[in-house]
Formats: sequence, C-alpha cells, structure tokens
Amino acid sequence: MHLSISEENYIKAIFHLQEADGTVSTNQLAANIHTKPASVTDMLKKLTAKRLLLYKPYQGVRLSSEGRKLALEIVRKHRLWESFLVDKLQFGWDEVHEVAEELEHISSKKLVDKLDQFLGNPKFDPHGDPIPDSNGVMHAIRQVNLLDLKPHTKAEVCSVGSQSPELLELLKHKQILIGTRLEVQHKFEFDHSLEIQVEGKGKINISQQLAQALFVKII
Amino acid sequence: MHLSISEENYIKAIFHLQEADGTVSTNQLAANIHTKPASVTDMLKKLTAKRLLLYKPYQGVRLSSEGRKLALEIVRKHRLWESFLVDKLQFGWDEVHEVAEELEHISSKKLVDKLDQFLGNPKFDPHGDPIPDSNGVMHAIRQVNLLDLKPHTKAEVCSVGSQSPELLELLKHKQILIGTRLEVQHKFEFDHSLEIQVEGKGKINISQQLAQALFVKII
DNA sequence: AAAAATATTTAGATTTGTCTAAAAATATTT
DNA sequence: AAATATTTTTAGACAAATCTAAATATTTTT
Ligand SMILES: [Mn+2]
Ligand SMILES: [Mn+2]
Ligand SMILES: [Mn+2]
Ligand SMILES: [Mn+2]
Repeated sequence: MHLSISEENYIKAIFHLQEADGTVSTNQLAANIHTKPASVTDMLKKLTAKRLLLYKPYQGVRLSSEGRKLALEIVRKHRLWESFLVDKLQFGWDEVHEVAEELEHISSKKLVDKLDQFLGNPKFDPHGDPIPDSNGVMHAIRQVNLLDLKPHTKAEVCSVGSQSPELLELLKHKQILIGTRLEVQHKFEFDHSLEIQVEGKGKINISQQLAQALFVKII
Repeated sequence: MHLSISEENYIKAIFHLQEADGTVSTNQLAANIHTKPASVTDMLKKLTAKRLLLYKPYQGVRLSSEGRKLALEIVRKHRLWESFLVDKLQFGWDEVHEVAEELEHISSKKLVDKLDQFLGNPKFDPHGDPIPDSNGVMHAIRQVNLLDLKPHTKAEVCSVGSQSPELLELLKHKQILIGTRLEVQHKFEFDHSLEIQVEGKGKINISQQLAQALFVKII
C-alpha cells in the first residue's frame, strides 16, 4: 500500500483526532490539516476506496485496522526522527516538529529500523510521547493532566499537549522541561490557576491554560 | 526560491549531465529522469521562467548561476545523507542511493548543517564523490579513469561512475571497495580488458566496461 | 414540528506534473 | 540540395490535490 504525502498526512491526522472522540468530523479534520471541508470529503472517499477508513457520509470517519497500522508507522517515524534531531543533532525540543513533519514521509522500512537501533530503541520522544515499535505496538504511559493532579503529590512532566511555538516559548521561560519534577501546592478556584513547587527551584504560578497543556506522571 | 521535488530532481539531473557536455539535450534529460521528452520541455519552460536555467528551444539547456547554486545544495544533501546511512546506520554503500534520493529533498537548512557537523564535515561520500560545503564549494579530487591509468602505477579506488545495483553487485563480488589499492599489470588490446594486481589479494581481470566505471587516484 | 443554523457533500474550476500523438525544427544521408 | 531521419516542441488529455460556490443533510433552536 503506497500512500502519497497528502494521504499520509490525512491518515495521521485522523489517528490523532480519533484518540479523543472515537470518530472524526469533516470540519475537525479540515481545521487540523489546514484545508477546506470539500477537500477533506474528496480525500475521505479516496482513502475509503483504499479500505483505510470506515466512513459514512455525514456520520464522520474512523481508521480501519489497516489504516491504524499505517498511522502507527507514520507516528513511529515522526517520533524517531524527533528523537534523532534532539539526541544526536542537538536540536531544541521546540524546533523539531516541523522537520519531522517532512522526515516522517521517507519510506524506507530499513531506514526506520536502523534509526531506531541507532538511537537505542527509545520508548518516548522528546515531548514525552510514546514511540510505537516496529510491530506498531505503542505502550501508553499513565499520564495525568496537571489540572487533575492531586495537591501535594510528586510528579514529573512527561508530555505537552501541543507543539505550538507560543507554548514552548512559555515553558522555556518558566524552565519547565520533560522530566521536571514538581508538586501542586494550591489550586485557586477563582481562575483555576495553580501554585506549583518545582524541585530545585522555587514556587511558581501556572495558569489554567498552561496546566491544561501539561501532562505528568506520578512518581 | 521554493522548489517541488520534481523541480529539484530536474535541477540535479541537469547539473550532473552538464558536467560532461556543458549543455544538456531534452532527450538526454528525459532518459536520465525516466520521463518523456514532452514532459521535459514543459519543465524546462517552467524552470527557465524561474531563472534557474539558460534554455534556448532546440538548442539544449544549462543551469544559470542561481540554478547551479541550488543544484549544489541538493547534491550536498544527497551525499551527506549517504554518508550518514553508511557511517552511522551501517548501510552498505550499495544500498544508500535510493534512500538518499528521497532524503535529499528535506528542506531544513539547519538540519543539513547539523548533520554535516555530526558526521565530522566529511569531504567525500561513500562512493568517493566530493561533498559541497555549506557555501556550495566542492573541491574536485584529481581522479583518473582506470582505463587511463598507466600500468605499474599504484592507485586507490576513489569513486564509481554509476550507482546501478548491477555495478555495485559486481564490485562486491570482486571485493573492490572505495579505498582498495591496486596496480594495472597488463592492458589487452583485443577487448581492452585489464589485468589488475589488487593489494593484499591476487591478480584479477577487469572488463573494459567495468574499468570505465572505476575512478582512482594515484598514490 | 417548523424554522434557522450548521455541517457536509456535490459541481465545476485550477494547478502541477505527467502522458500520447501530431507538428515543426534540426541533423544526417543520399 | 533534396530527401530522410532524428530531435524537440506543441496540442490536447488525464490524474492528484486543492479551491469556491451551490446544494443537501443534519442538528439546534424556537
Ligand atoms: Mn507530514
Ligand atoms: Mn513529538
Ligand atoms: Mn530525488
Ligand atoms: Mn553517492
């Protein structure tokens, strides 16, 4: 099954969007992929004909098992390349997403597996997201949104909810990285902001919007 | 100047073909790029409009200085990725060309320069071809075709004239690599074949066709 | 249960890169 | 210098991926 770069981008977007809702709407997909709904409908028909999607007109779309398998291959490549860029080429973790968006479409299976090996078979990418293995098995880590973390519980930042440059800039400024250890001190009802104790640093305040974008694992 | 993958492939092909003749014909290009002459004419017009080519209908084409600059960037990426695959990922030097054909189109300038640095700024790729630096400067090595090597002169294989799998298979079988040292013992007038003394090995025979595909530097 | 609003699909056009077949230009042979 | 062969360009078609505008289906509000 050979897919074009566009087709791969659609498959990957559906994969990510359906994590949340189970099923993905035409408009959601159009917004995510920066195209118009009419274009999405065309592509959904094409990918359905290739048996990669389960699609009922007007009723949204999901990946077929074949589609899911392909999506996992693309996600695997994306996250391995991100790891390569950060671990080997000294990119910042906030600079790698765009480049990986291109590299994920390189098709050589051998390349991916050799790269995986070269990197020491990493389990998580620089943003803390899990990397599927060569069989498409991806172990989800137990991670909790920072908003849902119980106060006075030690936890470690393990992923971020978006790769927007604005978010990453803010994290850089607050010196919050993947692996940063912290503990919620207070939750403020008024604006849902948090006071956080960062290990080795002082107390800082985090807005609701920022907390929502941070995922931690309890340690 | 943003180019599509197709446009980049044309620019690169013209670069390689004009090394020999100075000017490149429509048919030559069509054969090289596995497309039809009519398609080539269309693309030549488009790239000429972008000021990357010097093209007179019916009279062949050359790269403009702008086109040459872009070609060198693509060649740089191709050869750096080949070096990466061989040096870091343990690919055989006969397996890398196709993958590099895809990787050469990744656009990040930062990626290329970081990769160059990561590899230790190599001057030659696994086939012995010189790698342009980030300013597009490429130092040609003084290399001689094996057919033109004077008998009883020690030399070292430093590049091959094609990356065809058939050629590379033959070289593997004869245990000839980049860096192999050898000396011509006899030249046979009848079929222009050569008897070669390979350092550390015995004498072997090499056909005219094979000798033509091998370039050596005198040591 | 209508009416209104929203979401989705269809229809028709556009761009890019390719093709085949035919026409025109150039090169080679007689 | 014609005639012939070869090369190159033009003309017209097509598939992929996108768009806008219009039609249709679904959902929400009244
Ligand atoms: Mn992508
Ligand atoms: Mn990531
Ligand atoms: Mn290429
Ligand atoms: Mn090479």
